[in-house]
Amino acid sequence: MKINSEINIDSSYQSYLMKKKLADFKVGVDNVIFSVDTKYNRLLVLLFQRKDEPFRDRWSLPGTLVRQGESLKKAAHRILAEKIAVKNLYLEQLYTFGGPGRDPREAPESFGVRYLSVSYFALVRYAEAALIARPASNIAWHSVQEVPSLAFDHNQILDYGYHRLKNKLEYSPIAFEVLPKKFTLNEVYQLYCTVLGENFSDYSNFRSKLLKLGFLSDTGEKVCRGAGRPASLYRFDAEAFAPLKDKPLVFI
Amino acid sequence: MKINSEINIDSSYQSYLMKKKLADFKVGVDNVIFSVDTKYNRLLVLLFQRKDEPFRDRWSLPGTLVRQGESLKKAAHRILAEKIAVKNLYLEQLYTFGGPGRDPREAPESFGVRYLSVSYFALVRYAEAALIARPASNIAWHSVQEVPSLAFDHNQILDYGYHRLKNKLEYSPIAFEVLPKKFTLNEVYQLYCTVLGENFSDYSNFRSKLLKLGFLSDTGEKVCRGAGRPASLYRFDAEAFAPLKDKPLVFI
DNA sequence: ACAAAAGTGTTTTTTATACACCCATGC
DNA sequence: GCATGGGTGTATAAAAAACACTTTTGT
Repeated sequence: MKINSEINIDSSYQSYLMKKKLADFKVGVDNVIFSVDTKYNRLLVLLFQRKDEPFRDRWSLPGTLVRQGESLKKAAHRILAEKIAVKNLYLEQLYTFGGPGRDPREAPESFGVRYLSVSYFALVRYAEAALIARPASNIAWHSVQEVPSLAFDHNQILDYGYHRLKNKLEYSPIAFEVLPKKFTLNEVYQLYCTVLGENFSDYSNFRSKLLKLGFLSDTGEKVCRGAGRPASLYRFDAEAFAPLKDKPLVFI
Repeated sequence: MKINSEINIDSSYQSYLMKKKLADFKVGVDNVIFSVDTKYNRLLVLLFQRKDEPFRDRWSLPGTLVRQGESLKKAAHRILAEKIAVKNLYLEQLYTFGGPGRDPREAPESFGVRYLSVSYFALVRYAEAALIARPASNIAWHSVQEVPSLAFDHNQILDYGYHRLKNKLEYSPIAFEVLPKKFTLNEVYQLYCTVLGENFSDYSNFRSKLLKLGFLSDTGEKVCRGAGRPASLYRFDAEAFAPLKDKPLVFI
């Protein structure tokens, strides 16, 4: 962690006093939680409706302030667990927004406590994500295509998270952390289509490319989805993927 | 910014009191400042030798604590400007390290002020980067291949920055922010070789790929580097690049 | 003339794209 | 039987990789 370099650079106490005062911070964590509704092919983001000023009644990203002894990641997990119950998820740090004046309660002239936001990006399995409805609370999935105007700079954070989601999907196997243990190739394809748009690739080409990578293994089991030929169930083979890690893979 | 969601979720003051206390933070900015010595084909990182405990005499990334009214980016620029004088640079946020216990002065049991580090990643033009030698200060370029054991978790931050540098070089035109206004294609190639390693691409293929992208224009000027045919000087054409922005470009 | 560095072109291999077509099931 | 979704193969185009060759300078 960065230490008091003021002192490091110039250890005279006098010149230290001449320097400007350090800012005091509270650190918040805001989560951009995505999910894919494979039934209706919608990309969803979890939003929370504020109860208090500022931005009363506005929707915002679910967030919390970091507690004593709590790591950033732990805080991200805590707020996530407060809103939804989910077993499988992918979570990574997104970006840190920390300029003065992000929070309207912090007047431009006042140099009191500043609120810094470390944003996290998560992808959860829709089918198993049960919303935790609390009394007097309001939490809901919103289609990413039609999000309202959010509190603070949360629209900006959401955009950045959406951008990251698309990138991650193309370059790393996060889809398989959110799909069921056993899945059909068409389910993978639907997920990619929903996030990246219809025209990202032809299904049969997507298929062969994905299989050629060699980390999906056919379980032999078949599953019928209404009419049509039964589909094979595949599973993600972590061992076969291991050597590919850190390599510039492209999945589409 | 994330607001006191404790209050949002459950506005009863009583249950608020039952929640754990919030952590108080000082926020530091640590810079991973890279430079390429094209003469000796070395990738360099700027390090600062600590004067005080903890980690006295150890090398560390140059950093500072954020002051009142100062944005994170501004703090990153300030510490950079304190160590080197440079006109052209590329700077972007890297990652935020904020777990408890990063700083040895913060005992695991003590829940006092916590030090959070927002790291920034910079690439500067070596030839024009003049180190600012201060009395009783120690600042120097180190080859990335042979960095010593750094203070705090700075080796980890450096690794992450190096990783980002390699990615950025492949996917965005940051090299041209650090090359002189007019440059030869071989200079670009040398820079890429130094950062990515010798075997990333054949020179003539690199050449044609880069030129085919269409945002380098031949100034017509020639320059002689000792023996051999004179090389053309090219310049980066920002207008020609503009439409390519936000597209998945590959430069190698 | 010849070495050295710049720059061009050609051949081979691999990968991407766009389809056409066969397979297995429900109705 | 035929519509529906699953799965395979092929023909073409484009891009990557390897490398041979020409051009222009200094010595």
